[in-house]
Amino acid sequence: MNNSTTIQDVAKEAGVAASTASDALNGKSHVSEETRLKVVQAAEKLDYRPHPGAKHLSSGVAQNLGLFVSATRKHVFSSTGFFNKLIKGIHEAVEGTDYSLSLQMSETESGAADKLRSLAGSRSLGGLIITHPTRNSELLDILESSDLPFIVLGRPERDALYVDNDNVEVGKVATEHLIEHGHEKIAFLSGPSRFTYVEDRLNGYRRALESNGLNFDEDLIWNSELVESAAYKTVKKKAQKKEFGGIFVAGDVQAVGAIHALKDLGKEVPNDVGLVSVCNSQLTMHFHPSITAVDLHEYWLGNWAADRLIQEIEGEGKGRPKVVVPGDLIVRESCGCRPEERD
Amino acid sequence: MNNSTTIQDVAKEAGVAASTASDALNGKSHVSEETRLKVVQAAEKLDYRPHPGAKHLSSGVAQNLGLFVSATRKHVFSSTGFFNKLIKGIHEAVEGTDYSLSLQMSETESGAADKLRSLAGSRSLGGLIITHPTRNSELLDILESSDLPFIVLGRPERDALYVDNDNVEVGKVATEHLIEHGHEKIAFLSGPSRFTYVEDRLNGYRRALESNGLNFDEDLIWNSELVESAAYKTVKKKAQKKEFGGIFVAGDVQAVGAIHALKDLGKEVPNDVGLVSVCNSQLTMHFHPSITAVDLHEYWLGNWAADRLIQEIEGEGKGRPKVVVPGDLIVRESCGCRPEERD
DNA sequence: CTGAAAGCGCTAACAA
DNA sequence: TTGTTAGCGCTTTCAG
Repeated sequence: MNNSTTIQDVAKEAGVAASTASDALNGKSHVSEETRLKVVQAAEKLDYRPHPGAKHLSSGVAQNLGLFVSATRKHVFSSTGFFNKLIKGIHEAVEGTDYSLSLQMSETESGAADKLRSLAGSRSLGGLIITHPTRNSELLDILESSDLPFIVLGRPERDALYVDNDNVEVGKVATEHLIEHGHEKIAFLSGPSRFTYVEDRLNGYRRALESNGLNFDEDLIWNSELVESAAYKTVKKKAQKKEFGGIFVAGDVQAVGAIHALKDLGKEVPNDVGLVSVCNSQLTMHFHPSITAVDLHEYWLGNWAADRLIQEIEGEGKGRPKVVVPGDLIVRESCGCRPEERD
Repeated sequence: MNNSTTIQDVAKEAGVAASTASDALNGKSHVSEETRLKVVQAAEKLDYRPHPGAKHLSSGVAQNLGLFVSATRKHVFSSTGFFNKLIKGIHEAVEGTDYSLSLQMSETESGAADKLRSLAGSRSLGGLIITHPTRNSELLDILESSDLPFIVLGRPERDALYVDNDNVEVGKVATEHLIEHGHEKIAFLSGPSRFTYVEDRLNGYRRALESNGLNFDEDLIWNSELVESAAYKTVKKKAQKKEFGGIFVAGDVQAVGAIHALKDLGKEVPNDVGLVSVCNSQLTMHFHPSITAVDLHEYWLGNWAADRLIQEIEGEGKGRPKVVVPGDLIVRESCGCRPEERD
């Protein structure tokens, strides 16, 4: 059980030198096909698995990817499902490679920078996936001035490797669905402008209105922090001043606050107001009414990010393409499409 | 930024040999206090951080803990919050140590054993926290026959290091609360018997009834898988055959199914039936009605488990105490205590 | 109590 | 294309 076959054993079995065995197993191009085959077979026969520590020490790269959760994104992870799906996606990309996935979090905003600095200097990570640190560029500054390969989850404002949804599309899809329901006055409850996706979704919202010949009304654009209570307060305040038939809410937790606020204002969702939100989470599924939302495909976000990061680490950087994950609409009750279902 | 001070540098700075510096930093007892101090100061001055790979290679133990999520516990993690709180607790225990935390999952039941075997032989883990693998002892067999230190989250049926709630207490607290509401006929919607906590909570339920002079009625003990749809079906079927005023539900996701089933049977929670569940999750918070539940203190489960595991790895095993995390009742609407609140 | 030397398993640089 | 040699940075003998 205690696998301790070394590359020496493999080399001996294959009748080659250790370094050759190493090169063969690591896909170096100068090894003959014949030799590679011998080595690979020997390795399989002996159930060889490279010692991660030794590999790390001699090659200088740790067989370990980090997922960094910055404090500013904390709410997302306390929310329902996003985190799990993301991790699942990352995990399945990592599975089968020699890498493992480790979690790195920081509770406080100021702690995030320190943590990142520490991580960059700790040599314990081969690469890092970082949940997008909003417009605060300090975190990315730190990463860029280190030699730790990284990929951003979410669109950063600078030139860096990242994976994100097409959030313009997200905004467009959500808004168009509301338009299809016949709503002409559609509010947008958005998040703090430090998130780049807020801007994108607003653009999508705007574009949907325009291409349907509807007016864009500044007074229907509301912002709140991404927690239920903030959304509740904002909607309670704004909604009584304006007429509207639909509302596009930027996040699932906010949607809950919005629905409660509307209810307290005497407006029922979906009968009086149609609502579409973002993130196909447990919360949107189980809330009453269940919430129609644009799926963020967190699994793929994570999966692609990890894949791309490993390419980067292994020097297969394909000209830094910005991969984009599209969003789909999950239709439930809150938009007014259909009654509650039960299994 | 690229921290590459080695222990040699530290030794030089402190005016001692590398091996002495190593011993000093690792708390070996034979180093004089004076020397240790010099070394520690030198290390701090130079911002020394041991190279994880080197440490791993030479000492044989990886600076990396694994959290293993077995397929049979998957539902728990797709549920709301348990996972996050657990990880947070583990993470904070690991923070400040030289260990990192990596996630290990398996999607399929059969895959779990393979994965674990592979993990045990991979030398990539210094220790493992495993979410309790129910009565299926195969997984623990694998671990025990390996030399990988591990701790179980949840009570296993064998003698092994573990951390768990006192689930008898959990059952007792929940049931007693229902009794305080004046209910005399209390159903228990439980989970599959392969989970040891099911048995424990049943015992707690029973004990609460007994100590209050209430009858135990076998027909009020129901079981379903830990998913919403299964709970729905079970309650729908069982609840129409029996009279009862309260129900204790073993899991938050089941509670949702139960409430829907009761509703479809014309019974409103909490007006017609008082309900108490387990796990202080987002779901219990946000569901309507919000669900009174026994807190499982997942944070502490994780935190203690990691702490204890590290002790084990470092050979400070304190006679294998079974640590137990107590549960508290979080009172919300479903039990009938109080009306909905809003911030 | 401290130091010198060897070696963990791997890969990198060089020779052949 | 392959093999030889020398470390990577740490801990671990084993002398002193």
